[in-house]
Amino acid sequence: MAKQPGATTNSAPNFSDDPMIRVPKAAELIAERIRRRIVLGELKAGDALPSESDMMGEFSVSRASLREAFRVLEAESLIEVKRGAHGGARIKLPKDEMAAKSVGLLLQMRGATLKEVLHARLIIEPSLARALAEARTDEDIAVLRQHLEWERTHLNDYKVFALATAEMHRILVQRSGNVPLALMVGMLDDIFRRHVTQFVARSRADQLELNQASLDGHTQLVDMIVARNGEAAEAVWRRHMQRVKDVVIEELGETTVLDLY
Amino acid sequence: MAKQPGATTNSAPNFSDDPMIRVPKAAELIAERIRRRIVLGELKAGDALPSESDMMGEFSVSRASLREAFRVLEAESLIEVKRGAHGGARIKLPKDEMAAKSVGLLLQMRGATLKEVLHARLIIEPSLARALAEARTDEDIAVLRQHLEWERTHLNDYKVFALATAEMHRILVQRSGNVPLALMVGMLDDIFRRHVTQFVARSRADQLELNQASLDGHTQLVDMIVARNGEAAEAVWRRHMQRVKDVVIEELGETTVLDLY
DNA sequence: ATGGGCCATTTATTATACTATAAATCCGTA
DNA sequence: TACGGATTTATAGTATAATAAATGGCCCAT
Repeated sequence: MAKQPGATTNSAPNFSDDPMIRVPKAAELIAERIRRRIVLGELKAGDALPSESDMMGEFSVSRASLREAFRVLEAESLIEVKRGAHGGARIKLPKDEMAAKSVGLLLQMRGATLKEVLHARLIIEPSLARALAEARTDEDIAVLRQHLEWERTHLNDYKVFALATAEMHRILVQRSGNVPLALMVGMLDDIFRRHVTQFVARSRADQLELNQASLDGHTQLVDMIVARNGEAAEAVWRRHMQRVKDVVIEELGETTVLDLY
Repeated sequence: MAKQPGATTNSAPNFSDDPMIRVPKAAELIAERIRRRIVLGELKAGDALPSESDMMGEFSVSRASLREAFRVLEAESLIEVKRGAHGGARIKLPKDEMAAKSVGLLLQMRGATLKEVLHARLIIEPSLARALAEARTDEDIAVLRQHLEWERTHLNDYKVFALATAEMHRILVQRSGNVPLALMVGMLDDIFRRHVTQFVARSRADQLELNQASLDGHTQLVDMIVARNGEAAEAVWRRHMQRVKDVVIEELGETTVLDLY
């Protein structure tokens, strides 16, 4: 039987991979048990974990092992630990930025480009615009209109308007109702933002013009959503995002994703 | 000035967030420095880090702090630590599964449903089919054809065919050339697979029929890619994935994503 | 050659001590 | 009584040392 085609993910050399049995370390086991209690809802955000000495007894491990477990959960953004009286470990609800960090790391190591990140959003978001247009509620409309108003009143303030633009995308993605996709776009946005803010945040000479174009695009989208015209909403939004992408690429080139560190 | 609309990501209570200054812990600083050296390429996959005692000297920290840093990097899947002679920490190139784990955790906590995960792929993949069709090389064709052949010869072996099906999606996504999107789909696939394998992996009565339908879909896609017909490739693939989604949903219902743990 | 046993290396885990931090409390003064 | 500052105290942060366990290499006897 021939080897199945395309079996290698990439051309990386085959370092002794995972097949071997792994002896779980104490810290991992502890982290796993605590994590389980969190995702199962036994521990809710804001809850305090027992003190280190208590947990040492509960898990029958040394303080060192317990603290190693804490570092792991902290890295996963599942807990945060403060010191001082009434300090200790508290459950925290992890935010998108966390996942975005892992993904960004992976993308950077794979040499993904900024262009690709923008293109990914360009692929995803128009579909969400369509979905929202086809399933919108009156509340969606209200929120979108209110947001447009906000953008209109800050057309000149390029910093506020930049925020508003990002917020528009967020509203769209969030209200389209698909949690995984919303997370994906959120991560891509986070990566994009972390990348560009490392570079100049200056305003362009034609900033007002650009802002006006953005506002137009947003307005057209809302119109199509109001009209429940999914097809048109998708088209409008794709055109809009293509323009945005072109501007950004023109500005920053097609360098590799480099933001973290 | 009115509060900007839709500012809250979700209705979570506002626990004392990040605004406070954070005293970085020794372990975090160490992890950061090592991570930096990895992403900057100073340390390549397979390289061995110095022994713990050496690094204690290099960073001027205690063994405990150093080991906490190791646990963090281990959790990020950037290193792996073996003990014994010639053991120690070695750089490892992180795999998709890592990011998938964080994302899956987040999705589970947000109550995302299996249906949504499938729908996300349904949104993304057809666009990739189109992109590949429009930019395919002869090598792409060769790989795809070879894969189809493989599927054809294993139509009856439902376990192998299931693998082949997943592989088909992977080839498509990988060859479409967008690293971030490939990663996204890869993660969704990983989450999907981890979820379903917790349930029955039994074969259905009409398995052969289903397999044949899948193979037909795949064949049609490859035909359209060969013809460089992006429009049709996208349509074919959307229809195919919609069918797959329907079958899975019918089988498993619309329960929440629950896979980890 | 092959297998067994010893040894050096290196992480895993534990134990203990000391330090740093921050909340809570107490107390004196206005 | 109200305020502000010193003190107490619970808690995590770091350091050090000692022991356990795993791993790989080496030598030797068969």
